[in-house]
Amino acid sequence: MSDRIVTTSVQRAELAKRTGSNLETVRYYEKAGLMPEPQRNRSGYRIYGDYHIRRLRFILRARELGFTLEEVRGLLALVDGGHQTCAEVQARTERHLADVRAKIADLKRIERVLAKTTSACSGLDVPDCPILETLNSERTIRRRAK
Amino acid sequence: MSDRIVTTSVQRAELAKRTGSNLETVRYYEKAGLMPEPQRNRSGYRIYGDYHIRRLRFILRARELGFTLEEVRGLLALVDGGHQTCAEVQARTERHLADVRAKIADLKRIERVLAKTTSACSGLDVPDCPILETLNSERTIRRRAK
DNA sequence: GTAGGGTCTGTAGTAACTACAGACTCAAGA
DNA sequence: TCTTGAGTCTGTAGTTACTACAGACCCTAC
Repeated sequence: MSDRIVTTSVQRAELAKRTGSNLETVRYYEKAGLMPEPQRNRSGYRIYGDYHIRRLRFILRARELGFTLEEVRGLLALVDGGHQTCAEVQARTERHLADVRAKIADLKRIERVLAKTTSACSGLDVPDCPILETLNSERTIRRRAK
Repeated sequence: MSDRIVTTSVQRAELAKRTGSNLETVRYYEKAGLMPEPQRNRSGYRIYGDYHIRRLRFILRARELGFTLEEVRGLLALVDGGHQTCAEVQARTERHLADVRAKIADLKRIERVLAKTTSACSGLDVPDCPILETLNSERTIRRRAK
């Protein structure tokens, strides 16, 4: 009785629902090559099993962590190769972490300028405004080069 | 002699160069309705004066501060109306500042997860990897709802 | 006159989705 | 059985904010 195997068979919308994603995104990832094409039923409907559920979860988690699709593709290639190493995954993740930190630094810069100018703002019904002065001035902020 | 008025007349690429922007972006902003269409010379070349230089600078500064084009459009409408108030500008800027802070919070969340998992990573040539475990797990991170 | 570089307009591509439309499928209800 | 409404399919297009390319025209130095 315990050797009964319960396999999952869900359609696209159900897959999206189970993974907290969007059904169109599922198709998009398939088109992008991140999700392998699943089996189909007689009507041509996609039928997903456990493998696809796991795979999609991986992709979604990585996206949530801010990895680009290309970066996700790289991680998947490591995993798919079957001989990923902790070292390689770590290298990629640290690169990504550095990007995240750079973005934070950028946003903090912006936050500082905004906070400073709004606090200098009288908030009155007057036409003079430090914020507009900032926007009208020569370059005052620095952003990380793209 | 001091009543000599020097007016600026530059073409698109020069305008972009003077403002540190991209000549295609200039056209894009015109198409988007943020930059009024300038005068043209006999050949049909756009000729920009001081007004346009100032206007483009405003837009670029606002973009650097992370305002969306729609938000910039709103700020410009205030300025163009000629009776902007410090109160209204401040309200919009504070809304935007709140967005920036939310983004920072999001990224910090991501940073925390990434830093934690990479530090747990042995960095060795082994197949076990906490980062992949994180990506393979059920939802572990929370993001601000879009 | 020629050549090379600049400007024009229009269109398309990028990244990462998201939505829509017409055609087909499915299942419940009359 | 037929109808209806919802679901799935494929293909295409739209969003945001750019960026690039192509063919046609303009400009200037040689």
